[in-house]
Amino acid sequence: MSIKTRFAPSPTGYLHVGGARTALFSWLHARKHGGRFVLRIEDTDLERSTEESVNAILEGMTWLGLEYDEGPFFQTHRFERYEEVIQQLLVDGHAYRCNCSRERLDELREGQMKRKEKPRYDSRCRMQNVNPDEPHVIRFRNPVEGNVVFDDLVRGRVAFNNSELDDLIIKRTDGSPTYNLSVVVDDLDMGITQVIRGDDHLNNTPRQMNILKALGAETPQYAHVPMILGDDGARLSKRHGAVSVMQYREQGLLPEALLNYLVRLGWSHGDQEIFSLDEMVEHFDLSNVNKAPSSFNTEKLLWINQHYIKESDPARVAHLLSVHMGDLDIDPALGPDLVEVVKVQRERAKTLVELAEISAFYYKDFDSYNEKSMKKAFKEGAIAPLERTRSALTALDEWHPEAIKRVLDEVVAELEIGFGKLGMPLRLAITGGSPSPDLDTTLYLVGREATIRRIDRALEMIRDLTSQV
RNA sequence: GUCCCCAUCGUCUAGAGGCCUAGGACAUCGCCCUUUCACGGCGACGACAGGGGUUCGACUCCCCUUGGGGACGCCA
Repeated sequence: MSIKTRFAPSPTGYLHVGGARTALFSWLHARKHGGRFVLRIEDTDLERSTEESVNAILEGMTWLGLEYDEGPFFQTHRFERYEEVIQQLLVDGHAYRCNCSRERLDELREGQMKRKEKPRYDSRCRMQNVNPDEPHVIRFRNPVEGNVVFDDLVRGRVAFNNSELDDLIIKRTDGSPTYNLSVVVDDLDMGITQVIRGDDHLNNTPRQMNILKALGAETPQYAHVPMILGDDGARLSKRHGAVSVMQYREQGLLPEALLNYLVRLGWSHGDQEIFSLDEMVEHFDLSNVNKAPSSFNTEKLLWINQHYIKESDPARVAHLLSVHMGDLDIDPALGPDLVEVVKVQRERAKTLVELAEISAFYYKDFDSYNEKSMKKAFKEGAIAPLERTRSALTALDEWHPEAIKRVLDEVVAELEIGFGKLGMPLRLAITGGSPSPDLDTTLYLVGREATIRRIDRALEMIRDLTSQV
């Protein structure tokens, strides 16, 4: 039988990192085994599902490059089919109508909690004949005895006692099917072979298997992956900063970096840290997925991101970077080739946002100098070297890094000073204090006109500062 | 509360009974490189939750305790 996996988010919010990792694992499992990957939107909760969330999820999947072979399917489009199955269960005696009021259920739960029992439905309507014309829900008749055992692909053997399970609602008063019913029907109809999902669904599994059994169907294999916790070890929530996948794009993360970080969270292949997509597909195996939850660590994510900024094709990085340059009101077309700038700046930034910030000076004059550097570099002694450099650069025939380097070396030699005496003030004059590469490369990319202009501006500033004292 | 699950450095993890004086990565701290900032190189710090078994031998197997997470909805 060929492999088929699915990712089945409910559209009640954006795509978060936990969901993204579950999707990644499912996607990898399908790809590794030459199977198919399905995207299914679980929108049976009409109250909370929004189209906005659907779009956010699709957008996130696209950005990450987790393309699906089938779907997106929407459960709201399949209500007829669910109804068919519910009727079938009813006819076969695997389900029954229940007219217990919400008030009665609340009271029941309260009493049980008080008596320190596990809250559950007491099966009051199980043997009753509820009139189909009055308001009612439909419950699944869960087996009373025996147990449900299955071999979870990451957990190993898991067993539940049927006596712990109650008769769950499969159809609401308003006629809509509930999660546990629709999931079972969909996974069955779509031929899902491995259900890979979050740990929080482990408890639902025996119920779903019982429904499947009542339908006379085979059960798929299950793989429950542990949750991802926040930086502080508590459950990941909106409070823990950027948990939305799209927020990471805004912050200048590369999708391959997030994917790489996520795949190593709860899974490993020896000591390897960096995985290309192909390597992930080659090595990924559910049996190597950890059982314990893991904490999300932004520092490491940023390290991986820096790695990919450094190693990826500069043209691609430049392309992605241009958006962030635009956010700074910079049009990269109006200055040095952005690809060249990326090549010389990329090991200095952890995100594209940072890369844009430290590269802004190539395209526009900065507002102010770095305070600390200014105190150190803008002293009386800097005036002569800067003036000398200014005139030498003005007279330079060709604007090349090699020629610029020669000029700087000559000035230093003539004045018999260390390189720092010229280097520090000159760098500050040109960059304002931004991280930058060799001075000759920096000046070359900034261009002669801006270089001269900025030296003049610096000289003015230094004279200002020194006369005050 | 009841049921289920989990447990190696601060964090992600390697470890399938002797290969472990517990390895790697991020972070942190040194040193080197250095025209700033980085990159890079070298090094330091740092963990088997506790207690019982099993075994010639336990990080590895079993039990208990503790701690953490999840489920207990006419949410998914």
